[in-house]
Amino acid sequence: MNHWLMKSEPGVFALADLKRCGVVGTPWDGVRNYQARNFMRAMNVGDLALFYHSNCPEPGVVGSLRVIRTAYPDATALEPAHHGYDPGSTVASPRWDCVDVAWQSDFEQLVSLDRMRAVPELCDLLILRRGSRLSVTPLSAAEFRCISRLGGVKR
DNA sequence: GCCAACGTTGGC
DNA sequence: GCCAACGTTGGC
Repeated sequence: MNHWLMKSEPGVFALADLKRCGVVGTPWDGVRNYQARNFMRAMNVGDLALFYHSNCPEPGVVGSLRVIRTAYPDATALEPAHHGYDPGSTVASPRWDCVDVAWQSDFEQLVSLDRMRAVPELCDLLILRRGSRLSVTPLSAAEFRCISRLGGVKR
């Protein structure tokens, strides 16, 4: 099983919104970055990811989610009316993918950027790299456990 | 709202 | 294939 960190602006789509989707989950669509797309293509059903709130008053990890369907074409790239429309993507040759995800857990407390930066075990975390803007990044099992523990997850 | 960092685009 | 211009991200 692989571990991931996935970013979302809470004003657009928060962890609470994902929770409301229940067990059927929702597509994690709108990703328009090749590297992030390739990471999604590497995901398996059952993979766990940390849910990171970005571009908000308190950026940080707020909980976790689970991959429930592997990568398939992102329909929002094909709809001209949609914000994520990409004329370069077609039904015959789709450029962008999404995976389906479902809520897994709420942390007891948010794990802020500052908190993560202060933990030596997390020094290699991609999200902490200067200028890192990837919305989907891989994570080691140890890093996943470490952040979960900081968030108050028992084990 | 500022701005540094980064990815993409397109002229040459 | 180079690289300047531009758009976006995201912490602050």
